[in-house]
Amino acid sequence: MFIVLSKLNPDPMYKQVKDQIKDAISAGDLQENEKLPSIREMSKELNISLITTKRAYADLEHEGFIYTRAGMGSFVANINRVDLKTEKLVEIKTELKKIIISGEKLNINIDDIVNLLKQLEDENDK
Amino acid sequence: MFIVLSKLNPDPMYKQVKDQIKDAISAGDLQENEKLPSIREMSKELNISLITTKRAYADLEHEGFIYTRAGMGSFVANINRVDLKTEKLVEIKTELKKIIISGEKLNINIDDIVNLLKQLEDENDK
Amino acid sequence: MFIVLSKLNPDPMYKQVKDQIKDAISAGDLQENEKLPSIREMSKELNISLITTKRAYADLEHEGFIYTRAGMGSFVANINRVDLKTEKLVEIKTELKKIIISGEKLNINIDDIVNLLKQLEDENDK
Amino acid sequence: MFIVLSKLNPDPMYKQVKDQIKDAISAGDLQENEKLPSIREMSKELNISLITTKRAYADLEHEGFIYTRAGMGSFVANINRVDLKTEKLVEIKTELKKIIISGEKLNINIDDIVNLLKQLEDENDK
DNA sequence: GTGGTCTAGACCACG
DNA sequence: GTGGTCTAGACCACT
Repeated sequence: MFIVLSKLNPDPMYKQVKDQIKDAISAGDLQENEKLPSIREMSKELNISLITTKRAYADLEHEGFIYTRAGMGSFVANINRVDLKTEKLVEIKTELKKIIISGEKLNINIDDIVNLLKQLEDENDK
Repeated sequence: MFIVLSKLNPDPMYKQVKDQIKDAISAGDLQENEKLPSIREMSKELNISLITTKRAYADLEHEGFIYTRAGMGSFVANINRVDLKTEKLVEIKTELKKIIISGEKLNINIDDIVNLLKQLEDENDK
Repeated sequence: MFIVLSKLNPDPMYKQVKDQIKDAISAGDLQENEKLPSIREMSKELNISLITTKRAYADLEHEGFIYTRAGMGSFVANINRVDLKTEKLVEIKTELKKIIISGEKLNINIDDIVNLLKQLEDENDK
Repeated sequence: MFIVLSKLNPDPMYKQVKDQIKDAISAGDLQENEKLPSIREMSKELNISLITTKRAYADLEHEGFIYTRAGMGSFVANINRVDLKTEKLVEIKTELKKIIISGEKLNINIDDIVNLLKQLEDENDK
């Protein structure tokens, strides 16, 4: 597993760790019941404090992505990937709603936003 | 000018004040060179600390939305509204890029996002 | 608010704090949007580490019982008390199911358990 | 004897082993003075560490369910099954007391709990 | 070795 | 003053 921490990223380190593990699980890069690196290993590898990694793992367990057994380590939980996608779509919709509202005052409408998306699509195709 | 502060909003106080003044200026509710309430008046009206209002005004000045004259108060700056819109579009584009990347791992593509926008458009039309 | 920590209680301290605050909120002893003691105050009062109190407050926020604003403190969230009761009943039902299963092998049936409850009711009436 | 261990079960391994042996004894599946598998056999069969099995057997001996003879192995102790049932009832009563207290603040009374038990009885009859 | 809890102390953003 | 993050270091239960 490749986790990259950046000081430029405004997110706190524990969140960067958490999000990247979450992504790996969501993408299926980590299989169900697969063992994660121990908190100590991960801390060394990322050169961060034990506590920071612990925080990331604890959050992941709380959110149901992993389960942890004292003395054994942490493992990927059984997750319904369909739910993950639906949840993400709801999350994105909320984000989009915020964007629309923030643009309203400047006469930016939904078509303008769709156009930006098309632009991004084209840029990616290059 | 109506500013509404909410403890439930996760944004810090100074940002809520700043954003709402910025919106009022962007929307043209505050005209160029119009005088803003003094920092003291604003603090009293919103029942918040002087420091908080000061921080909001300072940020707005730094971002070029207002200018301040010692002993006279703060005033709406001369702003090119076209620039404002262009800036906002760039900002939105950056946000959209983040959203696209966050959805990629779950096979959410740009069309899915466009669909969400259409949904939001329909919901607004009701 | 009266919080009692006991070393005899096998629950870790942060959980004892969390549960007692949760109870106070559930019971309505703490009103919605009422300010809780700051983490620092609470730590001093209970004579425990700042971190332990922090852990309790963080859990409570995560579970939706309180909301926290940096620089302002922690406040009781808006909670639907009916939901709380329903949730608790589900939780109790799960506990009872475990008890029934644990007693099956020894020919302890549901009537036996109901009898124990009646006993407890009588004892309380004294 | 069938022992099933699950990583998903939050109980530690040694406790899962202990509880299932205890159940088998309580239910009479293991007769008095019957020989248990050796610690080594059990460890291999369950694919767990020797230490974990040792801990389970030690606890069982301490609780009086088995006795161990050096060089000969472990055997089911002579147990008064009536005592077992009485003990279990006391244990359940303690659990019920906790449940009642935990529900009091939300106006959940003993009748509510009895109702839950009736529900569980009906569900089991299906 | 594993994670879980508790501790002390630092720096930062916010009010 | 408030909470948020990161740090180091200890002791415990479990494998």
